[in-house]
Amino acid sequence: MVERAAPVLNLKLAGVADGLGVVAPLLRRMARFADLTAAEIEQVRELGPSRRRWRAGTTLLADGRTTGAHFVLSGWACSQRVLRDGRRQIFDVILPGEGFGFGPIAEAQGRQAVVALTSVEVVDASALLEGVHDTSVGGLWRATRAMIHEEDARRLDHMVRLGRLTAYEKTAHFILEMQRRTGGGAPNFPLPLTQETIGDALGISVVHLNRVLRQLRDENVVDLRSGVARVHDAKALAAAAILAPAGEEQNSAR
Amino acid sequence: MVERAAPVLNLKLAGVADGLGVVAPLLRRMARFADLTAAEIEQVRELGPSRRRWRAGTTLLADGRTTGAHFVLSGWACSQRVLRDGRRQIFDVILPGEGFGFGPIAEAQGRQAVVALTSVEVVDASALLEGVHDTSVGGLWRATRAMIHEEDARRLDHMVRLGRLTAYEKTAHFILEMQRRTGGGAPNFPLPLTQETIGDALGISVVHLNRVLRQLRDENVVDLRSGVARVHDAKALAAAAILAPAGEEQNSAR
DNA sequence: CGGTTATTTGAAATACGTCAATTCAAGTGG
DNA sequence: CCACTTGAATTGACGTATTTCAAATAACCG
Repeated sequence: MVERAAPVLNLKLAGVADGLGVVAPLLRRMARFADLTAAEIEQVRELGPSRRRWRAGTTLLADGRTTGAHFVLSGWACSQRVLRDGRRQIFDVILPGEGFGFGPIAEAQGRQAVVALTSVEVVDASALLEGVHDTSVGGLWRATRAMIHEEDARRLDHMVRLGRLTAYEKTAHFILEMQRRTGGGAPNFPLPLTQETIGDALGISVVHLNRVLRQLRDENVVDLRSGVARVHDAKALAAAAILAPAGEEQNSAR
Repeated sequence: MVERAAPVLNLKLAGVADGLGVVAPLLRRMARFADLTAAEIEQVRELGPSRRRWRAGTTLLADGRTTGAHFVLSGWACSQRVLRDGRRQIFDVILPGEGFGFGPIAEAQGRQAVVALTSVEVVDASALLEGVHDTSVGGLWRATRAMIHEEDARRLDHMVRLGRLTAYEKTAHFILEMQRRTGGGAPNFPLPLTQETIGDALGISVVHLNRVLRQLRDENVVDLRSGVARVHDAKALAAAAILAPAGEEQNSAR
């Protein structure tokens, strides 16, 4: 599996080397949901130096212990459960700038684990978010809330995907979702996930996923190779996905 | 489908006819999570008279509108999404005494609808829960929180079920979950759901579900008939379910 | 480079879905 | 109480999506 390089940072802001620019993915994502005051930005920046690095495969948040709110600064992780016989279900992928361990799911512990998929850098944000509970005026709070809601909407999509889409549709929808979440919706974007990982997220076998990917490639819709996705036919991809991924416009049912 | 009679109420408390005993399923469920003060019980009772009845098939909570917190006093409902081509995914079933429209999912609106599966009686509890936000001492608040968490844990189970269990395992797990949620874990319990409904919850076709049910019946594990489930071999059922349903012993939480 | 982990492919087995009838249960109006 | 209607449960036959097994490349990692 490819160890993705950290995303290129937009470092007009970073002057000092350590603990400043590293927080950029997080700030960028928060800014999509709410305007932060200068003071809040500073608060977030101060998290940077306390970040901690974990290697791929590490369990960041395990069974019983509630570790509190965290943000991923670089690298990819996922929340998952593994059955006794080895079957695995991935609940959600966690991208740079996204968080885990807060919100609703946090306390439903013992039923999910958070695992690093690549090498990751993580900061503990529980102290940061402690103060802003329900004051509800702060941009930090609004941004966090929005992120939780989006995660939640994604989970609903995920259930529909798991239960009612075909493998082909699942795959298309997943790629579309990742395109949105990796930033812009650019035709090319990083997707440093193993086919086995994607399969475990979508509830299909690696072998079959591989065949679906080959089909999508043959049809010149999208090409997944060495950690990068290249969308050649966005329209066909969206059509195959059936659902519009959470976090954008959308039409919905009943 | 059989229109289930309202569950037999334990009416040592109800003296007056209207709006008192009707709230019993709700109180009973809350009591499982937290002790309520007399005043709180009274508050809940006062909801009774304002209950509203809806016929099977009605949409209780639709698209964009956030209707606020509600509790089901009698009858069964479900949260779901319907795709344009008619495919349906049920996210969760809602039993008497359970609620909807609060918690995390509430605001992820436009992505799910709540629909009555049988005739249901519903009360709006947003006013009731308005006051107790984060005061965090009240039993009402603790009970509500616990119900939200259990719902959340269930959703994780549901994802595993949809993605990684076989139809046989899905069915066994679902019945086991319903046995727990309908109250005690008694071998016989009401399950007023159409096979089509169960199929749409589990992500399998009606026809196939029917065959699985017949197999379970032939194996003398569990018998679903006319709205009632009879568990004959609890051990075999649990074994087939693979997962232990949320909300009980387990290794678990915090 | 040599060992390990991911991706790919073929062939065969199955689980599950679709189609189409039939039976069964419950409710309605006469 | 009996046609009659309607929706749900069942069943058979058949097609297909997806899994499993096994083996060959290909890509990566130190």
